[in-house]
Amino acid sequence: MILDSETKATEHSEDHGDELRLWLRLLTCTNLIEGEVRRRLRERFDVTLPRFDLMAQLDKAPDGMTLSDISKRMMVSNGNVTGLVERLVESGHLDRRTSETDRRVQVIRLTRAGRAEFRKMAAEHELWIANIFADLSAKDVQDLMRLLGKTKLSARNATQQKA
Amino acid sequence: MILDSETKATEHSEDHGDELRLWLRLLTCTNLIEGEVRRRLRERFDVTLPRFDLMAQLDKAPDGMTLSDISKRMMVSNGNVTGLVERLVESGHLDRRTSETDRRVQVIRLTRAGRAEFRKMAAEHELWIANIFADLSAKDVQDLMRLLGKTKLSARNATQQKA
DNA sequence: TGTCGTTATTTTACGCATTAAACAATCCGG
DNA sequence: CCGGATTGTTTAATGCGTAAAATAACGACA
Repeated sequence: MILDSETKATEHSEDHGDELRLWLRLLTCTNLIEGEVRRRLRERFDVTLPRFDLMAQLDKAPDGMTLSDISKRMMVSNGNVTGLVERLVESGHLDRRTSETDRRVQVIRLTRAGRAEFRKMAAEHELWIANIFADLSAKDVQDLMRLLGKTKLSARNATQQKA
Repeated sequence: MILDSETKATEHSEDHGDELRLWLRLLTCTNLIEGEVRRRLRERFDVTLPRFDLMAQLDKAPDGMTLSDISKRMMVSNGNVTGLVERLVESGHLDRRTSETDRRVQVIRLTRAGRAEFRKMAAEHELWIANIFADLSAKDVQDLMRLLGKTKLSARNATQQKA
């Protein structure tokens, strides 16, 4: 990214306010919805969002997952998952056992009760989300999906600095 | 919200997958960008996002703000702000004094050094954001603003249960 | 076989976030 | 002016998140 002084001068005077405002609005939207989802999960099921997310991952993996699998999928650190799983084992939602073929590995599964509880939560959760987006037309939803897809690509592009 | 059994049956069989996918994409986008901003703030300026946000509020208030003002603006709890301010006073970015007219009230201001530091960070931050959204056309940005505005209203509508 | 590098997990030290309770100062009505 | 409600802030207990160091088990190779 080398610019001569003239180009640089132009760049310096460019206005990026629109992008900044877009980012703030995106953040506001997400925080508004996420806050509401957290509140309802807590109120209705006495569960936190991270626990719900963890159970969602495990619900898709009938044979269980290792702690590493989980932390990759959830895009959080290993140490974080250790604690989350600990508390969910404690509450009877998860089952944890050492792999029979590799004693380093812990295999985590939903218990029967944990799975039933999750399915109940997930069903309501889907309705909450539909309700939150209720004022958007089908076309709005479609357009947003497309534009956010484009945004994701743009962000990834700007993020992953190629060597 | 009272439905007869026929309507209810219909509602039950409705598909809300599109809204759910939209929500997940919105979340992914925001987390991607927010993570990158956090990473760069830390890397370039050794500062966290909450501290940056707090300084941004104070930069707009030359006469300072009370702790309550700050927590309302940032939409976080009072106790949270107490700790944040504590650390930023410690690092010399903020100045904190008891109001002369009401001894309950703490007035928080940016120090001269804190303001200079913030302005430097904010200028770079704006460029990062512009860069992250670089692959979107002006029209894309405009459309996203509009659709997210609509989303915000819809969410608020679904959130604030009117008595 | 023993040791060296890798992989899986836990631990440690910290920061940010919440709610609820405690504390302190002000305000206001009798 | 005094006592109770209100307002502003802090504290306590807890959970989620990180990075970095420690621990443990595996695998491979001389």
